[in-house]
Amino acid sequence: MLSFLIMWLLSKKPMYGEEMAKELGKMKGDKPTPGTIYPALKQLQNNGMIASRKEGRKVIYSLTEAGQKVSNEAVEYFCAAFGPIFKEHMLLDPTV
Amino acid sequence: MLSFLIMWLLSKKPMYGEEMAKELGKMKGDKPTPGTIYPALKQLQNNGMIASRKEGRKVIYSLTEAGQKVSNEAVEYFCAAFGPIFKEHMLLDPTV
DNA sequence: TAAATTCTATTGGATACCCAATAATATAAC
DNA sequence: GTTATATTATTGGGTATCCAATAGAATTTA
Repeated sequence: MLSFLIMWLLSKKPMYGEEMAKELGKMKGDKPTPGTIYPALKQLQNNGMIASRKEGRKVIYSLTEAGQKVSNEAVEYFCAAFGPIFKEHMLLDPTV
Repeated sequence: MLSFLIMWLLSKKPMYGEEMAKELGKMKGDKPTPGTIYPALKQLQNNGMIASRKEGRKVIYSLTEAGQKVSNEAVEYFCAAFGPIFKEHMLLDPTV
């Protein structure tokens, strides 16, 4: 799940670790700690889903081409599986 | 996650275990096994989220009032957290 | 330049999650 | 009534997930 969210964030724009953590904090209401985010980034990089470049003290991560593909597929699956929940909620409360 | 989905299903109508498993299989593309579904149902019942009544060889589960409340809150949270993913996807592909 | 801040990173372990294997029970079919 | 089928259920364990604690490195601030 965390990896999925990271890849989704990176599909919008390259980001550094802290930036992603803050963004996830805003989304989920709970900011992941370094012990959560960095192992996830490492694993994604080992799997060839993301790449990184240093810029000052920041490490900027971005999706690889393979990562972009996998991310798109994951979003597809996610929306197919859980779309009904979201749609129903929108019908009941269109302000969302 | 599984508990969340079970409660969401039950918020629509009471169901028996196999029925939920099949429904989840349709949603997620992977039908949970008895070793998955029944411990989850047991825990939800222990927590007072669902109740059960026997009907022939089936055991029909339904949300308690507390469960209904928790389920609504969980849907609220879920949509707040992941809504952006759905929305974006719907914009890109309105056929979903 | 020394101190404070920000960002990155690792490790170990606790917990949650889910399945394979197995079995019991109730209904249906023959 | 015996066999087949559908449903419920338990157990143990493997794996994934995530965090607390800790620390290193780069930048900024005083």
